[in-house]
Amino acid sequence: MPELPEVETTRRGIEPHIQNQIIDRVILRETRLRWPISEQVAGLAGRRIIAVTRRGKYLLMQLDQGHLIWHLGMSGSMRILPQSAAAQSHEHVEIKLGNGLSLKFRDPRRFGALLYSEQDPLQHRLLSNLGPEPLENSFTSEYLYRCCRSRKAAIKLVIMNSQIVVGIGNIYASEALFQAGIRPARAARRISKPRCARLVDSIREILASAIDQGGTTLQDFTQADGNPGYFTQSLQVYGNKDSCHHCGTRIKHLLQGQRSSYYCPLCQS
DNA sequence: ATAATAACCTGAGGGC
DNA sequence: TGCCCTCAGGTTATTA
Repeated sequence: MPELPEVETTRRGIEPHIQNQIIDRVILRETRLRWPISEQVAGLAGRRIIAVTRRGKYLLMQLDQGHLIWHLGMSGSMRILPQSAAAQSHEHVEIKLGNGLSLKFRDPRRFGALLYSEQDPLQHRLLSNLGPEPLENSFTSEYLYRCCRSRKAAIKLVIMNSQIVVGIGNIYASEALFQAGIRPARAARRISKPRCARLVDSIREILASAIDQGGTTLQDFTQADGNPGYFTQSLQVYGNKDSCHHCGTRIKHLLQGQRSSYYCPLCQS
């Protein structure tokens, strides 16, 4: 579920409630996530949360000693609730804070992850090979063009590859390609420099706009306050089984790498 | 190195 | 109602 905008929305939602708070207690109700949660995590009572940052789709919590590395997987979400609130189903982790609130992690499909690291999390094996942040200046059209030139893979697969650029998942890949007028199955090496530039702009605009609207809610995702994300109503092609909002042509659907892609055969080439 | 595929899970929704 | 099938915001590991 969560792509960069949903993770960033989550980060912004939880940060004001957990920054500088002491961890009173960690409750692990289910440790079988993507990787088993280390028993070290249960022993973090007494630590202080210094900062909450994001790298790609990873949420990073800097403690006064050590770091927590979170991933929301396909169905993960976080909420801030009073400690009196009853646990929901699939609420695998609860972190009770000194201010009387709890950070709760819910993840029905358990593709998410919670890792503890004593070292700089950016050096962790899962994060050390990630590509640039799409909303930062290091993600340029020259860079993307260079990545594309050698690849015959479909452009949608290329922009969803986190080693090339982080944060773009199945929804926003379709949306950005629609806005850029590029078909998702087009071979990356067949895309001109100007069209790469347009794609970079589209990716930036779509992601920034989605963050502004609190992300996209289809099923599981909620903001940290429980509200849905409102970018859902801005989606142009993803999940569109009818006609193009721009020209009225019937939206086409195809499978790429076992994922659904949507595009307008007239607006996109 | 790049590309294609299977695998990890639960739940919702459609067809019969 | 219930069963069976397909599909769902991701990523890694394994094969060609």
